Amino acid sequence: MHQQPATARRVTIVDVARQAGVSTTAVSKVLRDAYGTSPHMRSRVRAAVDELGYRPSAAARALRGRTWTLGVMLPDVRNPFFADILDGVGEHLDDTEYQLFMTSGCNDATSEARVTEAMIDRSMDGLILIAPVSPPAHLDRLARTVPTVVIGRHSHSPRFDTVNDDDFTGAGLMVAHLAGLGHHRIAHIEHHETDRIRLAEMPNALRADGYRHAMHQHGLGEHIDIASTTYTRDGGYHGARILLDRKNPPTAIFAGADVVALGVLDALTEAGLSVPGDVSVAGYDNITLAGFRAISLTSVDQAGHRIGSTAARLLLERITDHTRPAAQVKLSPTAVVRGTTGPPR
Amino acid sequence: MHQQPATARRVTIVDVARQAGVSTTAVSKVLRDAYGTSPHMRSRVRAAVDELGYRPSAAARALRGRTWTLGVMLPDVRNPFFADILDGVGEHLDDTEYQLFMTSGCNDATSEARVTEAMIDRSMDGLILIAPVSPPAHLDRLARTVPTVVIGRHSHSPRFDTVNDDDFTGAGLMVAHLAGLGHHRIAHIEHHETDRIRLAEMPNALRADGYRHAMHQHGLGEHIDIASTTYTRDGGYHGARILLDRKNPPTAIFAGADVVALGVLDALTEAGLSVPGDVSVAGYDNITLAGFRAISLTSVDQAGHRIGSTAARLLLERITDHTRPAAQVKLSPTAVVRGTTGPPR
DNA sequence: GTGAAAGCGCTAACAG
DNA sequence: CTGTTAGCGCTTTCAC
Repeated sequence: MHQQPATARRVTIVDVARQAGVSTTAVSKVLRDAYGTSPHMRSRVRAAVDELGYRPSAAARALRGRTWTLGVMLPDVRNPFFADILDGVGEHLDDTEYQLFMTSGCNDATSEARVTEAMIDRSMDGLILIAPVSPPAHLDRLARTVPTVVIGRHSHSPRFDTVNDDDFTGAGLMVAHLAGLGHHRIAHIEHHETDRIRLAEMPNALRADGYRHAMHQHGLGEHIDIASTTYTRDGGYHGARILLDRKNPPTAIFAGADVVALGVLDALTEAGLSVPGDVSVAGYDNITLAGFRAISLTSVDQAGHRIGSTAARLLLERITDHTRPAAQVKLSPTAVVRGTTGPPR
Repeated sequence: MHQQPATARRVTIVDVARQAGVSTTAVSKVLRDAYGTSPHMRSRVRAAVDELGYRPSAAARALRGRTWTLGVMLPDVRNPFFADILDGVGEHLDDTEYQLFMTSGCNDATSEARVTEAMIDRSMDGLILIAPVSPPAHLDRLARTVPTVVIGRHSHSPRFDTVNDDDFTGAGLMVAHLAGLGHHRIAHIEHHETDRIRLAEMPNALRADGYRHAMHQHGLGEHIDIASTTYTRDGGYHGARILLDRKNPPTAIFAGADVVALGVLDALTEAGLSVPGDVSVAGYDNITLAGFRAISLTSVDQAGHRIGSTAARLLLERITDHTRPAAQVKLSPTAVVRGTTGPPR
């Protein structure tokens, strides 16, 4: 903190000790519910703390023990799915002393490294990484330094826990829904991925795999049609343009993410096509927006809230016990059918 | 950070000093570009830092100087307008050593206090508060402790800077647009506010005032019609229901925020009314979503990006010079006309 | 059950 | 220009 012109100096543990007539050691112990404090001492210290409005300095604590600070790395505040995850994390942490801080805007390995370093520099007690793109080796090194939980990445490191939704199954659910409506030409828009390792770990790749697999299962293998763009609104727009330009355009477009589906809707609106009359559209993530009546997007729900609370639970466990073997939690998605999908013409 | 089983102990300033063959003071000085370092020493230290991969501990620094950490308090990650602000803040900070951390989910004075305390406990060098609801006295006390910039609140404290968009004028712009299209029965949905002080400081109140004022100016005083709900999607939905149930329902609804307008669109869709054929709809904030073709919402643009970068600039200035008089920056909004507004039937 | 004392990694006086 | 020294506020042995 910045020193003010000799205004109120911050209350320290020494002040509390003096006020309570005990040692600083005693205060420290009471504050941390440590062993070796008498009820009498506890009450005296508590009273002094309240009276003086004492708050422990996290910075000073950091030099010896923990900071009671957790960091969440968010790729993008704009993706509403991440907000659901945050809700879940926050809810689990509400009853604890931990305080959560997040960063956003990490979209490449370099800025991810910068941010995680910054979190370590600040002695955070644990990290939750949402959909990181860094190479597995980097994540591993990181997790060796600080307890870490990774969300949205199908890794199997012994050093950190992972929480994921089963993207392969989720994509299958949506293909089943569309096929059940009678669609054959069901196209998919995927997030273009070149990195070999990430191809196996990133949800986008698994969704595309799930799509392919399900298409085959429904006897629609010949109709597999994938536009490879990005998981953004623009990516959806361009993906739709590509698909609509086919000789035989699809009757249903399954976008790998809701934001992509929104871009698809933009393109269809522009092309004067009706939804779901001319083309059915489905997304993935079930962002809050998908439920808006004006949009009413059929989507796959990932239970972001549960993902978040699970991650928080695992992180606290790992902070308490470093040696616990790493867990890989996989949650089950569900299809949410709304107004943008219907039978083909 | 949590100590690992005797794995790599973190590199400290002592290690660097030994490696470079100089004192820790020297290292510290070089790192902070302080006065009194020879080129030769600088290069030796820099080399040692790189070789050892040394990173200063923010926790240790905090006990003496600054932490190079700034905090942003965000009421709600889901409001996309805040993302624009964050972009602006982040951009201004990119060239600096400062690292930004944010919290979200502060929707009442109690949780705001909890979060700001947490930031102070962690020795953050400066705070940016976005649309705080705490009483002015609390903000004042806070700003006495740590350099603070408040966004989205028309206060005039000598202790902290404020950055705002001119909400009064913005509301007037939208009324002018709708009146210019030929609308008379232009209704407004406001965020219900009871607190007397906040009535004068909060943007929502100023927007409602601006609406009233502009209606009078356009000779539409008799048509002033306000539904008082909340700045949420639900608030918009219910506000629209209220307005549509009037004997003489409005031909245009000006919502105090884009999220509210989205709820209005929901209600209109449900009621089978066309937009803008039956009813024109306008929002406020120009969130990214408003630009989506599938929505195409007419709105007031607040230049969130500029708000953010201005706030960051002011905060850094204030950290450097505590005595600089507080600034109140007011930016000018613009109307963005899209597809949800048109002439009345 | 309780407290004295050492020290976490860094910065700021102050000598040299 | 450079290094020695004394803390910052807390936790943690380790005596008592």
